[in-house]
Amino acid sequence: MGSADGERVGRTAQTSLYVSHFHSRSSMAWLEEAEDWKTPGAVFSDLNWPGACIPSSDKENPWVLRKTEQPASPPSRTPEQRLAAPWAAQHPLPEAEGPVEEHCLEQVQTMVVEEVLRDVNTACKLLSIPPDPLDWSCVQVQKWLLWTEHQYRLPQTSALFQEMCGRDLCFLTEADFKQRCSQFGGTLFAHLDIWRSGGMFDEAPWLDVKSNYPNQPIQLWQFLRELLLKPHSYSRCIRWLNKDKGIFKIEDSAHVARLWGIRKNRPAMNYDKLSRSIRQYYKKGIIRKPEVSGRLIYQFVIPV
DNA sequence: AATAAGGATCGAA
DNA sequence: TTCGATCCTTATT
Repeated sequence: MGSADGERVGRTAQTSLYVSHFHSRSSMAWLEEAEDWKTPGAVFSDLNWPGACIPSSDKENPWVLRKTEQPASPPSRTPEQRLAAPWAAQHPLPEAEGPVEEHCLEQVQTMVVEEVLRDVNTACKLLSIPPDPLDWSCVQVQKWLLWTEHQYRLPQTSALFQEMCGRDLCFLTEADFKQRCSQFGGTLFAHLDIWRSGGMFDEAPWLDVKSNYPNQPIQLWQFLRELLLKPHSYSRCIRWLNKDKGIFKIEDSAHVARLWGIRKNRPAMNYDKLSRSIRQYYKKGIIRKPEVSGRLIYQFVIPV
């Protein structure tokens, strides 16, 4: 398919970040050191953070337990599909010094990915932000920035991303990040990249993130997937009939077409034209009509 | 009238 | 060249 340079760059940046993260085990250390972390806003009190909302729990916190370090948690807790991340399988570590066995490398990457994803999860709970950066509000973007700055000892850059919601942030390229905050922009971009890819582990196999990058214009099938993955917002106009098989139904063709037109800045878009584009996918093997078909019902083709 | 399928043409990247 | 966007004809429901 498309050979996106930005994609490869992003993946590489991810990998190197995973490794650096792996080497600095206690990424939550700065929080653990904060004694009054359970007091809402205490940890971030020095940040003048208006939206600081740290969930206080009477029970033990998962990341506090991590302090005892996971007893060699076997990868059995994660299904094999989680390890089938294409970027993890395809890209060797350029930073890896010395000859390392490939299967060993895979194991390391697996552990690193699991570790990072756990941290992302706990960060979500702690910051009260959704896992998908596309869903972030302006305030949540600021939360994430402050969090990342603290966690990785980056200089304060949040002011450079004022007034930006998650979608805005995701549409920035790596160059944009570097332009805004020089040498740390790339790091920040890579961290965002990790969050952006986090969602894939819960998705069906045909929901490939590899084309989920903002650099190139979004494609129709990606857009449809986006809507489908946000049922809270769009289930009234498009929804799954069978998520496992990738079968979905457009409930409000005019509305979906309007959304597509807005996204592509094509005010004259309608379902007639949108559906023509969908039909183009038949030949490409991206979308098809399911066996038990019907009006406004389509199916994502599961890639081999 | 709304949808489905697909040909033809054109433009942007 | 690819990925639609636009327009159009024919057929189905």
